[in-house]
Amino acid sequence: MKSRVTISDVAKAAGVSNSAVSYALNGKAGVSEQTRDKVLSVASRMGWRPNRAAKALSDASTRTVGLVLTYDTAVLSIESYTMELIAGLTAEFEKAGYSLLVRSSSSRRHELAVLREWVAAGAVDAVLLMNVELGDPRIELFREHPRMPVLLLCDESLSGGLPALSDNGRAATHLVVDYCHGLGHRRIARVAGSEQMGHTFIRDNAFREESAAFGMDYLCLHADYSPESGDRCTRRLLSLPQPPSAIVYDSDVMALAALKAAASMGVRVPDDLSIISWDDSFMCRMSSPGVTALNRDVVARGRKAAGMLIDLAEGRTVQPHAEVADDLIVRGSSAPVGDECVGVEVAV
Amino acid sequence: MKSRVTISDVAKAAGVSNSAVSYALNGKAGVSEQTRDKVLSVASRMGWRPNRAAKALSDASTRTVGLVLTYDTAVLSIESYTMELIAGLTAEFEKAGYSLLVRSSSSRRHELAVLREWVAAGAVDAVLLMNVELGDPRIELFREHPRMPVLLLCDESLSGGLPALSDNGRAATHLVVDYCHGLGHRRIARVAGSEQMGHTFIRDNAFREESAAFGMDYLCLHADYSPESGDRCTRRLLSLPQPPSAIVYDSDVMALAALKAAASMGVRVPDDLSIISWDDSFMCRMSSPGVTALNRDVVARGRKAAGMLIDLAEGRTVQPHAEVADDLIVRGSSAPVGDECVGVEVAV
DNA sequence: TTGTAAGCGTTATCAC
DNA sequence: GTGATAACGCTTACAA
Repeated sequence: MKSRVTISDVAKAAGVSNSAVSYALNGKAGVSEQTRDKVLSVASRMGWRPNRAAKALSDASTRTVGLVLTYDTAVLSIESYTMELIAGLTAEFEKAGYSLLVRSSSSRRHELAVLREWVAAGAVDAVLLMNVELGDPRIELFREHPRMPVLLLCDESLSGGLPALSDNGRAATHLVVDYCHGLGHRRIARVAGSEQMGHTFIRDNAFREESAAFGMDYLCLHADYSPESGDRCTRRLLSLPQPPSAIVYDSDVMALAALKAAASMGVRVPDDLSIISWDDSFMCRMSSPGVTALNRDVVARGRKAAGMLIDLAEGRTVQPHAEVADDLIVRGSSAPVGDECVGVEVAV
Repeated sequence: MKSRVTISDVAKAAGVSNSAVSYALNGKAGVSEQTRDKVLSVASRMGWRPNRAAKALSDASTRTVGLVLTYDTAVLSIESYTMELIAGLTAEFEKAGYSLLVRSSSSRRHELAVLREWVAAGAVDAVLLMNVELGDPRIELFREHPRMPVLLLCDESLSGGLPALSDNGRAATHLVVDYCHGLGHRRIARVAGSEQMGHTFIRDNAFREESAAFGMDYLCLHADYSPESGDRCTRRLLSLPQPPSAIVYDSDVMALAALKAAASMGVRVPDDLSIISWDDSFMCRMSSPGVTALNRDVVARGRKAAGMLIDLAEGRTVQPHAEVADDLIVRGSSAPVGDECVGVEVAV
C-alpha cells in the first residue's frame, strides 16, 4: 500500500526533514521562505495530499459530522424534508471542507447504538439530531458525553439545554392562525402528526394558544402522516355537527389526501372548506386547486445547521437559533369563510 | 484527550499485553481462551470501542463509501430518487457496519476535485458514481486509479469497463413500448431528459429500436426535467399535424405538467392521449387521473449497489448487474387508443 | 501462549 | 531555521 505520497516522501525528495515539510504545508512558522517554496513545489509536483486517517489520529479531528437517518420507507419517497436538509448541510460543509457521515437505523435503539459508537470511536466531530421526540433518550446520551458536540433540530425548550436550531413552529403557527383569522375563519381544525414528535408538541401548544388568543374554536386530531390517516381525519372532521371551515395539515401528503376526501364528500374547496398544508411541495403547486402551504426553507435551515455544527465541532459555542423565517404561499385551496361571492368581492 | 478507552488501558487493567488484547478483541488466534475471556469482559466493562482513525491508519480501511451529490436545487425537492437510493445504500451498509460519506458539489469540476481528494487521502474504501454522462471524466479518473474501487450507476456499455449496476433502461423501455403497442398505439412520442445523461442516451436508443421493431412511429423531444419544459414539449407534440396518441415522459414532474397542458388544450386524458411517466411517485397516485408509471424500486437498487460496493471495497470482484426488475403501474392516464367506448368495453 | 516492537502518516515538542 | 523524535491507537510480525 505504498502507492500514496506521504510527507516523508516529500521530505526525502526535497532534501529536508518531515517536520519542515509539515510546517511548510500547513503554512506555519518554523521554516524559511526558501525551503517552504521548495517543499510546496515538490509536494504539488508529487501530488501530495494529507492522509485523512493519519490526520484524524494525530489531531483527533475528522472534519466530519454524523447524521443517523431513521427511515420510514413509506414516507421516504414522499417527503423531501430530509433530502433538502442534507442538501443544505452538505452545501455549507463544502465551504469548510467538512463531510457528512450518514448511517441509517431501523429503530431508536439501534440509532442510540450508532451514536454511542460514534462517540466512543471518535468517528465524527459533531452530530446532528433530527426528529427529536419528547423525552428523547438521545438527549441524555449527549448530556453524558459533553465532549461530543451535538445540535438538535427542535425547539429550544425541548433540547434539554443542548444546542438547538429551532424549527420555528411557534412563529409559523402564528402566521397560519393569523391568516385563517384574517379570512374570517372562526372554527379551525388541525390534523397533526405523531404525538411523540417534539415539533408536534410545540405546534399543538402553539395552535391552542394562538387560536384561543384570536377567540377561535380549535380542534386537533393526531394522525401519522399517511394519506390514509389524512383521509380518515378529514372525514371525521367534516362529519361533525359543526365542522371547521378551515383545516391545517401537518404535511402536504395529508393535505392532498384531504383534497380528495373533501371532493368525494361533496365539500367544495375552498368555498366550504379551506385547506392549508404545513409543508409546501411540488404537489401543492400541481393539484387542483393548488394547496396553500407554509413554505419552509429547509435547505436554508440545513445551511444554518451546518454552520452551527462547524462552530461546535471547532470548539466555539453557539446560541440557540430560530432565525430562518417561514412564509405562507397562498393558493386556491384557501379563501375567506362563508358566502364565497362576498369573499370574491372582497378579494377583488 | 485522554478520556477514551484505548487498547492499552484495557491491557493494563487486564494485566496482559496490548497485542493479547488486540487478538482477543478481534477474535484471532494467539491467546488462550482464558485470557480472551478476561480481556473481553474487562474491555466491555470499560466500554472499549475501536478508534476509527487508528484502525484506518493501521489497516488502510475506513469502512466508508463515498458519494458526491450534484444538486440541482430546483429538482431536489421534487425528485425522490437520490433519497431512496441513499436509503437503500445505508440500509445495506448498516448490516456490514459501513457508513456513507456524503459531499455535495456545485459543478462537475468540483466533484472531480472531491473524488481526487478522496483517492489521495484514502478517505473512503469505495466510491459510487451516479448520473453518469457520456464521456464522463470521472470514468477516466478511476481508470487511472485502479486501487480505488468504484461502482457506476449506469448501463454497462457506458462504464468504460468499470463495475456498473445498470439502471435497466433497455428492459424498462421494452416494457413501456410493449404496453403502448398492446393498447393499440402506433404513434408514440417521448419527452426525454438531458441529452448528456447516460441513461437518456440508453433510453433514446432503446426507444428507437423498440418502436421500430413494433412498427410504430416514434418521436423524441429533449427537455430538462422541469415542469415548464414538460409543458412546452407537450404543447409542441399535441400541435403536430399528426399528434402522438401516447407520450412517455422521463420524469413524473414532466408527466404531471403534461396532464395540465393537455387539459388546457382540451385534449382528454386518456381518451385522446395516454400519458406515461418513467418515474412513479405519490404525485402520480394523487393526480386526476392517476398517472401510469414505471415503478422502479430505487431502494432495492441502492441495496444492491451497497452490496457490490462492499464486495469491491473488500477486494472481491463483481459482475456488472442489471437484475433489479421494473414494472409498470397502470393508472387512469393510459388507455387503449381510439374510440374510448370500445376501450371501456374491452376493459370491462 | 504471551509480550515486545515496528509501522501506518500526521502533528508537535524538543534539542541543535 | 532545522531535524530528530515522541505521540495518536491499532495491527501484526517476530521474539521470548
